[in-house]
Amino acid sequence: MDTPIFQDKVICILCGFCGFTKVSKDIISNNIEKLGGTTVKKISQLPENLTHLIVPYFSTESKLLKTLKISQLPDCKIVTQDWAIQSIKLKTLLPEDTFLWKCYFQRQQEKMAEVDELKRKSQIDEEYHINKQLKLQSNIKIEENFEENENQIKIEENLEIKNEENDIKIKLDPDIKIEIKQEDESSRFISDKRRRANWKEDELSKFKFYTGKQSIDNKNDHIIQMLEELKNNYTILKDKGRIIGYQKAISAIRSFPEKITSIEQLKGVNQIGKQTLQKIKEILETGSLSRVEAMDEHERLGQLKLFLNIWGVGTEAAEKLVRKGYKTIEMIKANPPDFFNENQKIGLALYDELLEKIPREEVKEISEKITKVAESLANGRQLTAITCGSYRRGRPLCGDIDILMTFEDGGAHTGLLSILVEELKKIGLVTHTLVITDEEIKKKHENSTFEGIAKLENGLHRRIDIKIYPRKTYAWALLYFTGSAMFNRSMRLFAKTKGFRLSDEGIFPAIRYKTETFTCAPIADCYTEEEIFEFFGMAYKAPEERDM
DNA sequence: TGGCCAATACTG
DNA sequence: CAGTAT
DNA sequence: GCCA
Repeated sequence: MDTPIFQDKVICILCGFCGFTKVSKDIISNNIEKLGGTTVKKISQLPENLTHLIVPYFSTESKLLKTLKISQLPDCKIVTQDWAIQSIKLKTLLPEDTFLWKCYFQRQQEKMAEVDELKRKSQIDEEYHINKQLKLQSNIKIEENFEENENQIKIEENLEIKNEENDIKIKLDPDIKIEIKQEDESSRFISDKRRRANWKEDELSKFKFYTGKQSIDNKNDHIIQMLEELKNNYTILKDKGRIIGYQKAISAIRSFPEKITSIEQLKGVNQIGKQTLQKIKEILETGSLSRVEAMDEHERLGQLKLFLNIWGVGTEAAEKLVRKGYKTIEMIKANPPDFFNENQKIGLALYDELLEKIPREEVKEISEKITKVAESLANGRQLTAITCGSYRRGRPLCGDIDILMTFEDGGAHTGLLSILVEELKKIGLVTHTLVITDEEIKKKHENSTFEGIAKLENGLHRRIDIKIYPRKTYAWALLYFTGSAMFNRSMRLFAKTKGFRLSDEGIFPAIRYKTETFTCAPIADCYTEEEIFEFFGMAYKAPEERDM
């Protein structure tokens, strides 16, 4: 057994918000227990002898109180996850004072206030440089495990990276400091410059699959359709691996430039292995796939497929329906099961309409109407609204309408979404609400989401999402909601191989500890998609090029 | 043989 | 909390 | 199902 450095410590870890995940929490928990500590399982009942509360870096006090469902923070050390991570790493119980959440929080607040102030003063073209500056600063911060000193942000100075020795003061005991530095420099924390240089090298090899050059006159449509079918079947069977496998094979074939007449042509193509090759051979020779046919004979599968198309019905509910003996949508409509919730009832009622693809023109019309209403509610502030999803990627037909909004002034948007939805309902454009986030609780610096149904006077019911993000994370959200799913996956996977985690709110360094991963504070302030691509060291890809 | 994107929010 | 969705 |  390792040194029980956490002996007599009773520690509660809060997770699930502000970028600190349950996975990370579990890892830390396990390690603490391994090192002799006790962790609190139920946050609803904090024990009397609680010694430490571990909270995410960016927690606000109200968020903590809400999570704990208490009115006052407990009387114990409140620290960020770094305290535990570093202690575990160094097998030494580190002093709490350098990791106190309150200090971190205060520094953060001060910095934010300063940035806000600067932004207000600066012109738009200057803003770009400020962001650059902050980007460099945040990278240094990460390299030093957030041990930044109280130095002011020196915006007026040049863009040179700050001298680490002068500006960064490690507050830990000297021995420990050396250890941290050694470990970090040798493995995880390379400078942003070097990191980006590295990224550039294999940029193309990673992304050549998603160049978006799909043939317009789908020469190999029959093969693709067959494989799609197979993929759908595995979706129902919840075989995540095969779903991805087939999806990649489909992408590969879609971007294959020639008409496939012999499998010889496909030999050596990435993502098309032996088995897929065999299947394509069968399609070429017989025009069909015995695997698909065999699967189709299980009427169960067909029914599941049918039911899964009801909005709000997933694999579990679909299974249940089959077990109850439903065969068709009509049967369900005639006699709905008692376990259906409100959303599933809406999904059922609008089953056929929601399956219809939406012509581009209609997406545009609905988006414009909504944007106009939103602008009228913006009190003169500059509102940006972009319709994302397949529409932005240039598809002639779209599955749903995905509108992303932000205030250019960087201010809060609290309450706008619910008012907007109210208004849209009043004019009859929005007919149903499926989900809407509770903005009262979330306060500012967060994002709000509406999921619902919209309809033009003479049109069909359409699935629509409206999201409002703070300006700070807008570009990341834009990238994410523009997709495609495959493009996002490849980009995130790419980030992952570089020791990062990419999400709709930014890019975060992910520190590895043994085989597991911890997520740190975000780096890189990107205000446009171009900046994100630049950060990745990639050539900018237009939305149309991300379509697959 | 294991991993294949991640995080969050809502419903009931 | 499980299930579903984005 | 594919890949490392």
